[in-house]
Amino acid sequence: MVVTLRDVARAAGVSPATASRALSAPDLVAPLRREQVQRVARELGYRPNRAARELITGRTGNLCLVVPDLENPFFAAVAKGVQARARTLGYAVFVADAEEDPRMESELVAHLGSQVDGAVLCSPRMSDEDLDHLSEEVPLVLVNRQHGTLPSVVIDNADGVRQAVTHLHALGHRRIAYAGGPADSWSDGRRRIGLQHPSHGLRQVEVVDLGHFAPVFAGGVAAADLVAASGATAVLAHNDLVALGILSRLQARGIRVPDDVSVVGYDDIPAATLVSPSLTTVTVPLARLGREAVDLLVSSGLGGRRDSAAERAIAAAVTGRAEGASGGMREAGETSASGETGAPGEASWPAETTATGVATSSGAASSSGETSSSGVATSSGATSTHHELAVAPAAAAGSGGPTPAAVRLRVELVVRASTTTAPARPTSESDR
Amino acid sequence: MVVTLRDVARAAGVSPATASRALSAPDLVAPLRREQVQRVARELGYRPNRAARELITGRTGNLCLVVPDLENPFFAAVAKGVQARARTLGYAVFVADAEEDPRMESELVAHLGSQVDGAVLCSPRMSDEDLDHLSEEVPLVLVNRQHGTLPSVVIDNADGVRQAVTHLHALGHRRIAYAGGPADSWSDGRRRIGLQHPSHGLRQVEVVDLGHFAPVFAGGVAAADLVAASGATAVLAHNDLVALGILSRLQARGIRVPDDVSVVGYDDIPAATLVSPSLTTVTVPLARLGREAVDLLVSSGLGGRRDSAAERAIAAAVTGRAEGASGGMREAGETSASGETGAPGEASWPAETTATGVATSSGAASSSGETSSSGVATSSGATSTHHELAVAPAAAAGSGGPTPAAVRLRVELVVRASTTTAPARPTSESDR
DNA sequence: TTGAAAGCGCTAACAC
DNA sequence: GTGTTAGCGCTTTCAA
Repeated sequence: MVVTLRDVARAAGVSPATASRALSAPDLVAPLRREQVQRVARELGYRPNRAARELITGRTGNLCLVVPDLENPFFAAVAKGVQARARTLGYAVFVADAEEDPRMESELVAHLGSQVDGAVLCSPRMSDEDLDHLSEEVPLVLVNRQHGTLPSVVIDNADGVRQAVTHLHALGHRRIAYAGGPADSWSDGRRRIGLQHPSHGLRQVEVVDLGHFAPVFAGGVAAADLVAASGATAVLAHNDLVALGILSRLQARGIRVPDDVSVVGYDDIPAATLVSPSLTTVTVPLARLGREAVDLLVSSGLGGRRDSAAERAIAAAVTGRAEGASGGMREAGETSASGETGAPGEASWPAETTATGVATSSGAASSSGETSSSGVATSSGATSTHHELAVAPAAAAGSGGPTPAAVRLRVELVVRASTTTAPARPTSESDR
Repeated sequence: MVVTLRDVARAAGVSPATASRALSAPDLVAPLRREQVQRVARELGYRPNRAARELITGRTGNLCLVVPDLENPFFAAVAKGVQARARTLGYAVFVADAEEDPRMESELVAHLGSQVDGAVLCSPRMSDEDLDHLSEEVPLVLVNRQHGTLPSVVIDNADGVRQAVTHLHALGHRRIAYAGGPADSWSDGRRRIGLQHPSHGLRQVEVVDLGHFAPVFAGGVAAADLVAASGATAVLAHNDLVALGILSRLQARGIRVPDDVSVVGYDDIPAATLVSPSLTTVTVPLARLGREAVDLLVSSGLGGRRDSAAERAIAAAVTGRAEGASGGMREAGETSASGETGAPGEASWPAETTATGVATSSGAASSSGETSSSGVATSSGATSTHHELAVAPAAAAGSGGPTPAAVRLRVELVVRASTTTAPARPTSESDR
């Protein structure tokens, strides 16, 4: 019924070993036999049995991705990025939804870990201990969180906040409310730090901490009333969903946005442009987060014993990468369905990254053998405060070298209709 | 390093065979030895090797889900439902994003099919032929599409359209535009049929077919101008994303919604309530689509040779189901992140379904061995036109019987702010 | 009820 | 370069 390698070998008049090599390591077989075997395999409709292969090689060819909530546009976008990149590298990916439950995160990783070569944990809320524990079971890459020497892909949280505050400051706002995310959210912690260390002469800006809110629409609705009561003329939300909730509630109460209160979000999810006024927010290269995570995972040596031909091809594809967001991060007016301008076709990767969407790949101290870290030279003179990574600022070429264990992606404020000049007040002219 | 079954057997003083049985088929081992083995296994931290098991049993314990676009809230919600149900049944699920490409759908299924026990195809756009072909490789369940005797979970497309049109008619609208989905969308075809066969005395309603549009925001933007030019006082969109696009463009052009034009969507994605005016739409039990799909897949005999204890437990869990949406389909004001009120805890399933969110499970002719089909008695006197399934209307109890091969879920119009009475025109009083 | 033995399909040493 | 051999870890006949 099912065609096995033996069948192919027999039909081709070679030994199973040769048949195996002809298909898995073609270089080791004489051209004639090789093609003979491959042809026979094709004709017979041979499909290798992955279980058998996995049993002996120890590699599964699978990855897994754990997210807190698939329905959250942020994670959906990251998942897309992970998907796309994994597929081009020949990996299938298990996706698991942890339902915002840190314990379920651990369980899922523990359960799936045994059948994957590596796992991407997106915005994990689990404890550092669980992270440590799990990292011994399966290669891990963290997205939107850092811990110890675990490889991770993060965004420049502090800089995003800085840009938002700078923007609001320029508009004359002097009292800004912050509607934070969950208390156990790593990124929220980072953003708070960014808030406490504003650059330049922004000391005049007073930040009102509204507390922690669920990172969803309802959380924003709850925050809105505190915004109104705070006397702030602008509010920075933990993410777009919260900002949307604030927007909605504020408008329902007759408070005009942006005339009375300016609102800034974070992430730039598709819905940010669907509402009116459209949301000023910090654009995050969501799909890119996912792609980088996969690259990091794959390049930091996955499970298994040996580097087969396929694996070498993968390694080459990864190391040789120099992705640039072709055509910008996200086109204005783009809907949720058209997605990121990912790069399924490897041909279309520009060697040089564009100004928009450039990643600041910084080599961090890695616990693994590789001590010499390489990265990409930072372009565009961002004077952002880089608090989050104790990185060696060394920069090198973008190809050939070992992939850094930590990647931080740049973010960028996009100004839309939800922010405008601060409402006229007695206190003006206190600039600079 | 890694604990194998042999190790457990040795440590427990039994043969590998007994150790295997003690863990996989406890009934076959004397209680004393059984617990002895289980204890030792626990102490040693034994983790069964799934590849080895799969190699011999032929079962993987995995499912896969293919969707056109993970970032589309519709599919994200379905994915969540699939996730949740699969997990309670002990399955891990590969999720693949086909990027709206029918060919990629086929490829993904073909590729993943070899390493799963079954696949859920959500709104597949691939050809019937591909469907037939793939169904021979791996057990398939279709969501939002039907073909031949393949098991499927669909919604009552025609009835949703009927409800929408009835609603608009009651509001005095007599000329209604329809902004359709992709030409190769199965559900769009169904909805068009529903449009052509309006029930009752709605013959007075004139439907203007605007054509086919991409099922995303941009598609709606494109459709909006046609709406304006059509002279229609209301428009029904293929889905919410399209409706949102229409809304946006209409407003940008100064056409008031709902005062000048009423807009109705389909699906009730979270974003439907984020915009203003909030969207009148047809609520679809999204997560439930996913859950039912998994149940159907699992109950219709997956790959493998034998029904192990675990499999029997799964079968029991599935057959005994009688899900009801606890507390309604979706609470007003709910955000995208809180998700559906799924049922991870099996304890909380009411035996009787509530009026809201009841499924119309109809037994369809199945090609597999089971000829006697059973379903759930239809409650609530919906006089909808059931064109889409040539079903035997027989209904029976909701537990114990074989699961029907096709499930159709009820949909329900939710009226929000985007629809109102038709603008005053000379022609009135032409009702009924 | 338990154990011995035989593979599931494939790859990787090791010889030739 | 190619074949032979020996398993990977587990389940499952078949005897006992």
